[in-house]
Amino acid sequence: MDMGSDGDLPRGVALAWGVAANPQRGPKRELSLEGIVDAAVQIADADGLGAVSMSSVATALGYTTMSLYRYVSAKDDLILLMQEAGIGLPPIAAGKTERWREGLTQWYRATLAVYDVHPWLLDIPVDSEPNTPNNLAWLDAGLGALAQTALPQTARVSAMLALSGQSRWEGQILRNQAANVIPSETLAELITPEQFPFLAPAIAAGSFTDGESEAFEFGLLRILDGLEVHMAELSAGRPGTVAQPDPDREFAKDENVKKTAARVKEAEAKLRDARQKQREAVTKARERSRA
Amino acid sequence: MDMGSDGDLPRGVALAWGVAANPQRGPKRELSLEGIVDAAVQIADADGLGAVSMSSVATALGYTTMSLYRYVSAKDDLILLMQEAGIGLPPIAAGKTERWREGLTQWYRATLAVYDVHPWLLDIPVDSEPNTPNNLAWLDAGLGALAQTALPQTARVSAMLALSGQSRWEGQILRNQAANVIPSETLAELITPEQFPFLAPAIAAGSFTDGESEAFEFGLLRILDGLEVHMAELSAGRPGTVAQPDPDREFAKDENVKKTAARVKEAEAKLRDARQKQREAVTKARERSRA
DNA sequence: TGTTAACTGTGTACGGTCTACACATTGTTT
DNA sequence: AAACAATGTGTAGACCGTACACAGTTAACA
Repeated sequence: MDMGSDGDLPRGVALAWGVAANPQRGPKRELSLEGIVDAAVQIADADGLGAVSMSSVATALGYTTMSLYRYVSAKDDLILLMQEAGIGLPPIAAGKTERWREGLTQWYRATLAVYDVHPWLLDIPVDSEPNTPNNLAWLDAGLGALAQTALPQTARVSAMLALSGQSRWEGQILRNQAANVIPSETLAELITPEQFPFLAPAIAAGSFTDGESEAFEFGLLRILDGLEVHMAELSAGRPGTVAQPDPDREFAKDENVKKTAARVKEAEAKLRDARQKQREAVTKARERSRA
Repeated sequence: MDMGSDGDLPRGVALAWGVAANPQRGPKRELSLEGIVDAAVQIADADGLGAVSMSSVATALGYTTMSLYRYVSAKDDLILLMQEAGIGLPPIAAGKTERWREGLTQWYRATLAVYDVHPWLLDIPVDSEPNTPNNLAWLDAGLGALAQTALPQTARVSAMLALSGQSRWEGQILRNQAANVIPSETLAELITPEQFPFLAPAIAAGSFTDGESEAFEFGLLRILDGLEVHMAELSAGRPGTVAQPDPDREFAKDENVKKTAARVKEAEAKLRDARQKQREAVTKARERSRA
């Protein structure tokens, strides 16, 4: 099989689109990409993404490790295809709707449902905007819910981006609810009101540990509210955002970020050097006292 | 060194709090936790988290791989400490402020700056709420910006949770801007208006590829707007959210998610079995025709 | 003041990861 | 029939994290 990047597409992506040169010459293939991905997904469902190795997948299929490389050029390809298979297609419901809040909420719920079925999806790092059919279908579905709103195209995409991030975040945190075993009393001892003036009262009020799920519900509602007022302002022909941040102060995005990044970097370097010197001093003192 | 979990804290977390039984008996220690973490951070800064191995860190320090295990009980501990060191303390600015929007915006910018300095932070999976001093300090700083608002404690924590997720998301996506090399023409060919009725026009409008950074700015502003209207409603003594979603429909969170999850799971199993059977049929047909 | 016991850094070894490459075999094309 | 491409396999190499035994160093206890 060609396996070289098809046109301009990275190999894995090309496979996901089903755009891949199929060979004619050699022996009939005994395996199939579909079957391999299915097997890998089942392993991940059962024992997590960490249990998915070229060897474990091959063994599950009754073939040798290296045989997989005739179908997939690297493990990363397999992971990409697993992601695409795992995310699947969004529930058909989508379509245009006048009730965009309901549409987006259900879109959001649906993503959570998928993360519930395939938690390992959250272990796959996102390394670009969606490029593959199913992922784009989810985006499309979300945009559908916004199709009848006053938002311009760009804003719709941005809104879906924000929502995607939020649902992924919720999925990640909720998944590890159980793993978070530090007893709140212990934590309360460490979190003194002097060191954490604003956090300590929050913990005292019990607002930290309980109600994870409701916390995310709050976030979702805020985003939806934010979209709603924004739409209202747009419809009213007004500029755009409630309480536009003051442009005079050092507030503009990129400069601010770059500037503080530089400051952080410098401060860290200074600290690190100081620590380094102290360590060296200690070592020398020890050596001297030994001689 | 004891290295056993100190009290109820996982070892790594105990180390981060500086709560760790220090040994008295044996030879003086030549290395230090600080030094090890510093070295690891520098490697990650230079070549990414993937370049951080027990061996690479030890070599950088001029010691053997196994020596590190006298300071850290597993690589995961080291990663946790790297995270804590990398995130550092939030800029002092924080504190109470009447201008919560500005406070949160700067908090958000500051996190992005940190991700800019230590992109590898985004490669470390989040597997619990923050437990370590620096991470809690960031939370505390964020809560400080909300201290003079009408939000109850729980809502403040929830708001910070949402904001944290969003900044992490932005950091992750922006970092890989460069890696996303699929030419938009190629993508445009694949994304047909029939298959992607809502996405296709968005791409045609150029709303997909350009302006990543502004897209996230939009998201941030929506969250802030959402918080603002929520505060306003609270101050006005009204219930809570603009256009509360209809509770009659199948809309409540957990049931809905669980239900669709079950549906997804079933549908997938069915599909998978069908594919499996077809594959077997093909194989058998081949064998028969061969005999 | 020995003696004991704890702790140090080191070296070896094991099981695991991904994948490059040579190999005989199978099937199509010429 | 010959040429050639594609298949699945086996070997081997370069890494990874870490369990464990070892000799040497230091403090605490008899």
